[in-house]
Amino acid sequence: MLESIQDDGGVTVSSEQLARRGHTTAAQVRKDLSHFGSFGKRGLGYSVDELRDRLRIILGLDQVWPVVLVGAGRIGSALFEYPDFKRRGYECVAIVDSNPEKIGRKWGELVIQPTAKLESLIKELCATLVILAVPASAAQLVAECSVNAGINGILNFAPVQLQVPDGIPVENVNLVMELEALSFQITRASKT
Amino acid sequence: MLESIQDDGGVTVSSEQLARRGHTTAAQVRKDLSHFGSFGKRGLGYSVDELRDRLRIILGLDQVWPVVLVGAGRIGSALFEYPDFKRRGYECVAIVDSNPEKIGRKWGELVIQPTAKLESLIKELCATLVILAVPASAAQLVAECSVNAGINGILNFAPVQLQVPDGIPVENVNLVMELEALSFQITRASKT
DNA sequence: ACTTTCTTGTGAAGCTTTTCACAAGCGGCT
DNA sequence: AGCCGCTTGTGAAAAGCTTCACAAGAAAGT
Repeated sequence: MLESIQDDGGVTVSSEQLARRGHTTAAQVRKDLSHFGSFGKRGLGYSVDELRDRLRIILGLDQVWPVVLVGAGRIGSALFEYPDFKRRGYECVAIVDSNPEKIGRKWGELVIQPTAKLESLIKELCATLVILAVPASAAQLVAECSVNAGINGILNFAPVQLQVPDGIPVENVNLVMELEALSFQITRASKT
Repeated sequence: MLESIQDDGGVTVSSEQLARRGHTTAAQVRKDLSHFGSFGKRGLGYSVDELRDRLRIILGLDQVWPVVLVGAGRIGSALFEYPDFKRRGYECVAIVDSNPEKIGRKWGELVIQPTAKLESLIKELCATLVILAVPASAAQLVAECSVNAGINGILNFAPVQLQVPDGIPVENVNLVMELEALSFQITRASKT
C-alpha cells in the first residue's frame, strides 16, 4: 500500500487513510505499528518513505532470501514467473522435480534437478526457504528432507498439514479451502 | 482430513485425533463443531462418514458452483488444471482474458473470451464465483464489473485490497505476503 | 445390572485482541 | 507568541476467542 501511495506522489499518510485502504480501523493501524516502534508525527501522520523503509526492515526485506522451488508443475511455473517475487528479495536459486521427463530442462538460467539432490542443494546454496508445489502425497517427505538440510521456513501449497519441528515456520496456501470459505459464506448468507 | 481418514479405513474419530492431525486442541475442535450442531457420540467420537457429509453441507459443497476464471496467465492455468477443484464442486464455466493473442484459444472445451463479455457471461451462465488472476492494475475494474453482473463471491490473487459492496465475500491470496510472513518470523527468531 | 473406560458438549475462567477516548505534540496562521 | 485544527501513541474498557474441567451419556466387559 505504501508503495502504491508513493507512486501516486503521497508524502505523508494518516492511520485513517491507511485503514480505509486496508479495510480496517485507524486504531488498529496505530496499535499494530506501536508494537514495533513509534513511526509517526502527531498532527501530521506517517512519512510514507520512512514507514515503508522501516516496515521493509521489520519484514526482513532488506536482504536477499535464497529460495528452492520444489515441484516444476503449473503452480511452480506460475510462481517462478511472478515478477513481484524477485522484486521483494526472494531469489529462486534451484528447481527440483521428481519427474524424469522434466529433469534437465532449463527454466531461465536454472536446470531442473532431481529430488535426490534437494538436501545437498539446500546446503550448498544456503537456501533459507523452500516452496512446496508438489502433490499432497509427496509433501511431508520433501518437508522432512528440507528440515534436515537446515531450511528456515516453508511455503506449502499441498493440501496437507505438515508435521515439522517447532521453530520452523510454515505458511500454507490451500486454494480449494479459499473457495470453500467463499461458498460457506454465501451459503450462510442465503439462509438468513 | 476426514476424507484421508476414510481412505485409511477409519470409521470413527475423536476430537483428540483430529486435533493432533490439524495442529490444534481437542477442546477447540469440539467448540468449533458445536457452533454448527452436535455431531458426535459420547464415549465414541465422531462418525467419519457422517461428519464429512455434515461439513460438506455446511461448506456448501453439496452443490455445483459455476466459476468464471478471469486471466488466462500462469496462475489461471495452474488453477484450471488443478484436479481437486472440480472434485469439490467448483466448475469453470468460462475463461476471460484481455490479451488479443489469447482470445479464441481453447483450454479443454472452453474458448477464451474477451474481457468485454465478462458481464454478459456471468449473467448468462449464472456464475456464482469469479477468480481474479489478473495484474493488480486491472483487478478493481474486473471486480466492479463482476459485482454489477451479480456475482456472489470473489477469489482475488491480485495484490490489492478490493473495494466491493458489503455482503460480497472476497478471499485474498497474496503469494508475496506469504513469503513475507516467513521472512518476518525468521528475522524475529534470529533476534532473540 | 453394575462397573469401568471413553469421549462429547458446554458453562465458566483465563487470555488475547480490538475499540475507545484522550493527553500530548506538531505545524500553520494570525 | 498564542491559538486552532489535526493526528499520534497508549492506558483502560469492551469484545472475542481459547482453554479448563466436568456432568452426562455410550459401549463393552463382568
